[in-house]
Amino acid sequence: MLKNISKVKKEDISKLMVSFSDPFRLEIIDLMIEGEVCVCDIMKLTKLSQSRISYHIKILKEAGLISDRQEGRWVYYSLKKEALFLIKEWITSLTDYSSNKKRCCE
Amino acid sequence: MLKNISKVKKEDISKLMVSFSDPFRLEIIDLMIEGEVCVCDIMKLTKLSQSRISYHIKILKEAGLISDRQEGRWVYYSLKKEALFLIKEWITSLTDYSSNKKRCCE
DNA sequence: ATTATACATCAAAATATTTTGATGTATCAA
DNA sequence: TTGATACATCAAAATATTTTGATGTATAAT
Repeated sequence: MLKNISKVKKEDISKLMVSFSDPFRLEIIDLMIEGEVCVCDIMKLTKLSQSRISYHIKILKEAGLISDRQEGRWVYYSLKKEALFLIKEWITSLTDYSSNKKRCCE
Repeated sequence: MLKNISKVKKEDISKLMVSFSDPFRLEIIDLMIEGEVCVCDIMKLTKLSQSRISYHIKILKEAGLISDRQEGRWVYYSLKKEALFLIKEWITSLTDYSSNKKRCCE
C-alpha cells in the first residue's frame, strides 16, 4: 500500500492536492511559474477580487505549496520547488508500484 | 504559462486533482495500487458504507482516474496508468519550467 | 419464482468551501 | 500627519461537496 511505498504523508499529499483542485488556484499557480507574483499582479491578470485572491493564497500557503517574501508594501509569492518535488515523488511512487493484477488470476 | 508548456488541459488536471483531495479517496486509491478491487473489498478494508464508497468511486471514474470491469455481480475497479502518467507529465512540466526569478531583479 | 448479493442512484440532511463586502494593519509618499 | 496603497482578516451569504438511509437494478444461487 501507498503508506508503505512512499515516505510522503497522506495528509500532506491531500492538502497539496487540494491546492490544485480549484481552477482559480490553478490559474494563480500558473502565474507563479514565471517567478514571483504579488496579489496585485494576480488581480491585474485574473480579474479576481483582492480578498478572493488572498483567500486562495492562504490555502496554497497552508498547504506548503508557496512561500512569501515581503518587500515594502508588497508581498511576493512563489512556488516552493520542494513541494513540487514532493508531489512528483508521490505520483512517481504511484506509477511505479501500481499493479495491473486482475482479480480473476490471483 | 502552464497553459503553454503542457499539453494537458487545465480542466482535466483540476478534475484529477479533486480525486486526490479527499482523504477517503486517497485511501481507496491506495487499495487500488495492488490491483483491482471491488466495492466489497473497500468496504471490508475501510469500514466506509457502500453508498459512500460508490459516491467516491463515481468521482474517481468521472475524473478518468480509474476504470471498471464487471464480472458477474462484481465490479472491479483499477487505476488507469494513462491518467497517472498525465499527472506525472503535468507536475513534471511544473517543476521543469517553474522559475526562481525574483521581482527585484527583472 | 424467490431470495440474496453487489452495486448504483436518489433525495434530504449535514458539512465544508468559496465568495462578498467591510474593516483592519502596515508601509510609504506627500 | 494625512492619505493612498497593498494586503490580511472577518462575518455573513452563497454555493458545493459529502454523508446517510432508502430504494432500484442486475446477477446469481436455491
